[in-house]
Amino acid sequence: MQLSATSQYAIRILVYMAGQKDSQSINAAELAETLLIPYKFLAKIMTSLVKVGLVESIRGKEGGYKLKKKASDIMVGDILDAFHDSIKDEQCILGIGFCNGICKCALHDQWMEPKLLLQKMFRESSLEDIAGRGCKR
Amino acid sequence: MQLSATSQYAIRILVYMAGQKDSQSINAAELAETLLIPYKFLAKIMTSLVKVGLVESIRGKEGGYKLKKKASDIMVGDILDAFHDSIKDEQCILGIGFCNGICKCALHDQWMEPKLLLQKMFRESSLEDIAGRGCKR
DNA sequence: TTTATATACTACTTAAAGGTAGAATTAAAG
DNA sequence: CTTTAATTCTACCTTTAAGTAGTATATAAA
Repeated sequence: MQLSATSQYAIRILVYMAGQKDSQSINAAELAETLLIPYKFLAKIMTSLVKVGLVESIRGKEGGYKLKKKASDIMVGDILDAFHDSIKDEQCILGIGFCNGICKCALHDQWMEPKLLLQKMFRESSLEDIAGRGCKR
Repeated sequence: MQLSATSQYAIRILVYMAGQKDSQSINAAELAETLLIPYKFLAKIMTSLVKVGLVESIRGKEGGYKLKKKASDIMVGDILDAFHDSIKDEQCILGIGFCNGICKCALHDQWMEPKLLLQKMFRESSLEDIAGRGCKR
């Protein structure tokens, strides 16, 4: 009952990037060090983020990464989607009531409420919203 | 963002058992067949459920499994606990704001609401509540 | 044009979850 | 007391997520 490690890393990375001065690129080594994420693993995640269009990469000397959109335009939901870690709409929380694509289990109605709240939260929270606060861990 | 396969299987198993006539034991083979769960894997799960005290096993010929408590006294939360699949209270959904055991991230308040709803739902839903409905999958 | 420094790619390793096999154990019933 | 049908135990196999290593490729700057 949690997000995947990859998603969580990705969120932390992007939140950190959003907190940096605009127009300035950050390289993988710096990200890995400040966020305490294994360098090579981070590099892999960065490549995914580039492929999915959330991040732009500048190769070669003095290279690094930049957000491709404004921090206010990147939603947490976009990140989860990139790593196939969202809450699918058909999904039954208990895994018991998935009949013909429509959940009918006894907890269906109770599950709807938190599900919608979570989906809304993921969909409507931008990096900017999150980056505001301190607590980098 | 889902329960583990094991938890989901366990819930389906117990819900099915709760729907059976009381005082009558059901054996692993029957459970596996009707619930479409691999026999050996189911047997493993049953052993866990016995160890954790939710189910009683009757060994030898004519043996099988019985619920150890009334269906109305077994909560979904108990099952998730048994497989370490609950929503821990300290847990931050985004994995970014876990400072000194207390989440302070910008989504903290928004996460609280669905989290509490889920915890409440797991804590207060008994097998009986769930077993009522049809839809065995 | 060379060099240093970056990302990108391919492949491998490790750890954990999910799943399988077979033999040991138990107990009812003949 | 033997047979038989069931659970339980131990160990293994498979798949996927997580993490690592090495090399190729790109590019700014000297």
